[in-house]
Amino acid sequence: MARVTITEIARRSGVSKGAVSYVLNDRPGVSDATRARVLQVARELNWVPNRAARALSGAKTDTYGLVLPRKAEDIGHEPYYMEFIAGLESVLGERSLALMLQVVPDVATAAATYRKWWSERRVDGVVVVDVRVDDPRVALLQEIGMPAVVVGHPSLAGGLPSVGTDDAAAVADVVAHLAGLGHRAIARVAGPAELSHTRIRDEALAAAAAGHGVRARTVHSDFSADGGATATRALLGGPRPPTAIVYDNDLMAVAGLSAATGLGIRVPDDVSLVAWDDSALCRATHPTLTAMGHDVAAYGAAVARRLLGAEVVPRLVRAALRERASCAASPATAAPVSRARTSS
Amino acid sequence: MARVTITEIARRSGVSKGAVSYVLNDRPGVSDATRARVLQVARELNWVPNRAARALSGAKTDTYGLVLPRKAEDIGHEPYYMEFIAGLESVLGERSLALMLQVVPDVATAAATYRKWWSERRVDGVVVVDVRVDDPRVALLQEIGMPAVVVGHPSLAGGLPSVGTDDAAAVADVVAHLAGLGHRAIARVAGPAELSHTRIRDEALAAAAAGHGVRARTVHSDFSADGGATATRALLGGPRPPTAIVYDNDLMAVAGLSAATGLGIRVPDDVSLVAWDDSALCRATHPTLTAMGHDVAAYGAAVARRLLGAEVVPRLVRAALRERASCAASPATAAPVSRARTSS
DNA sequence: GCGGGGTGCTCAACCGGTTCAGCGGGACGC
DNA sequence: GCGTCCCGCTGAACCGGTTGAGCACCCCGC
Repeated sequence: MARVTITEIARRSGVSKGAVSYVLNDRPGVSDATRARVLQVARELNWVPNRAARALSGAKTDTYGLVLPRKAEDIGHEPYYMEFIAGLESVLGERSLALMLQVVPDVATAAATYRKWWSERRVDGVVVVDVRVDDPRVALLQEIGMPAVVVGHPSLAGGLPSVGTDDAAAVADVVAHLAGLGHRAIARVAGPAELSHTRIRDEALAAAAAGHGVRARTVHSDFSADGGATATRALLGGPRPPTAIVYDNDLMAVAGLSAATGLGIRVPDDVSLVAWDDSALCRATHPTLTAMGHDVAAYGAAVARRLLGAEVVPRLVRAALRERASCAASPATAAPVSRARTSS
Repeated sequence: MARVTITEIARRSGVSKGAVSYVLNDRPGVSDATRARVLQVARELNWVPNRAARALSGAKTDTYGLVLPRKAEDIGHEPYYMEFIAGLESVLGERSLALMLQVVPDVATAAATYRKWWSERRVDGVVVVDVRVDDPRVALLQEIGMPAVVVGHPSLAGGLPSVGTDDAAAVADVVAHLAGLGHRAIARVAGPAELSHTRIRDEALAAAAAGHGVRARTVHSDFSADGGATATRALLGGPRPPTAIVYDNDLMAVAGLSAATGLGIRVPDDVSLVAWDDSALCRATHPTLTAMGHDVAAYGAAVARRLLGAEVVPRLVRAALRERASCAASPATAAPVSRARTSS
């Protein structure tokens, strides 16, 4: 099991280290005969490059990084990340590129991690997720010249390459769908306000609602099941309850469904629900949840390709509404007078 | 932003490279005065070690690996992994150790990845999950002498360090609980039969059922929502349906609940349900799911500590049943009058 | 005054690659 | 026949650390 080095290959094939290096990196300057001989020897010896040595000489590390700026315990409950990572991996894995993962508590620590990774030459580039308003990471990455792909709208990327979802269009689609079903009072249980894409959706919701002459309200929450349930109970139990609720992720939507059912409010008869980031969860509930489907794994794959330098088209992925059983005509239009509730 | 090397530190503090290296690695052979001076200079210059150079000299890479032998698309739907990874990270992250992640289609590819990582000196050790019966990875790791921690029962680890859950005891607990509620026909929707821990649970179920004089049946599935729903429908629609169903993960349990409700079968009145790997999902459904709680994040943390050489106690984590609303007395026994849910 | 033993440091080799200047030699032009 | 050019390859430096051999110096004992 002794390690085989290019020096050994050079010795056995009777050429110099340099020549072997050229061959193994597919560079010109070596005759076909020599090239074949060296490759043959390398294969026989089962040679694999020593990454450390390569990296030391300034070459690539063939590793990309992902730093998740969230509390470790929150990460575990969010199906989104795992799907996203699986998508990244589907592209990186087949090229034998590794993914370096680190979970940190906040964006400042994330920035520090980028700085460290870059000065240590541990990764060739990073993926930036959960972009905040005025995110310090974007500025840092530009300053130190570290290759990166920002996951989000180009306007947030500050010139860095980006791949995003067209959240504004998706929100508009949802509002149009609900308005078409007769809903006139829509609520949205959103993610944290400091996330840029939450802001984008906030504004898009207000604009779309105005366009359809619909009343819309946004409540910011935290993507957690508890947060979703609490917000849902507050909305449905409060004054002028909405007839439709849109959630910013599916975990909150599932919890919201459960909360509504617990209050004796029927879905979709009394209130329509729309989830986001359609994961398996949405098909597991009863009734199944209509969701803004966003193929997260494919999205992750696109981000990975962009990271590797490919021109990904389109830059802005358009999500599509997947209709299931949690949406129906507004009870207001269906039954003008009474909203049948078993309890309230 | 020029890179700071130990050569530069040596020049500025008037000593040799070697002395600087000794200081920065906390080794003896340097006077306190010199040590302080070198450290001062290193701090001023904001020095960070070049991992590649360190690794090349045979030192640690400060990176650990996790290879997931599952299809990328399946990974995304399994909350378990994300929680587990978050747990690993909580320990690795605070020590500035990185986690290298790779998703591969099968255990053979996983083994090949280990071999590659080890010969490239890319990681200091790996975590082995989803152990199969006669898993080729265990043999390989021992052969090449790569540090590893096996996640599972010690009997599967073939001498490698391991951290596991006491699945047999947990299954026994669940059966005892259900038998106490009067259930006499229990079914289990299990994970794939080729997984070692599935086998362990299979046997424990048979043994515990025999001990309580209860009829038990195991149906193997695939951890997916669809698989859980299909198995549930088959069980409840078949001959002699069970009055209680135990699931090997929570995704299948959630889907099973939905399937039962869809068939007009009430939970827990007609059938009791028990989930496994209690994630947020179990609290989001209606009724909430009783689950075999297993603090996956803490478990991941324990695995990480073991990987770093700590003696983790206990080696076998005992899961506890978290009672919620999806279990009740068996309709068969409860029929008379009383639904005594707090039977001993 | 000299041998012996620490202490504190230097020096140079080494890890396994990459890269570049340069060199021998054959082909070619004139 | 000679100069020129390019091809194919060599040799050595280099990346940024780690490590062991060895050396100067001082203290100590006799």
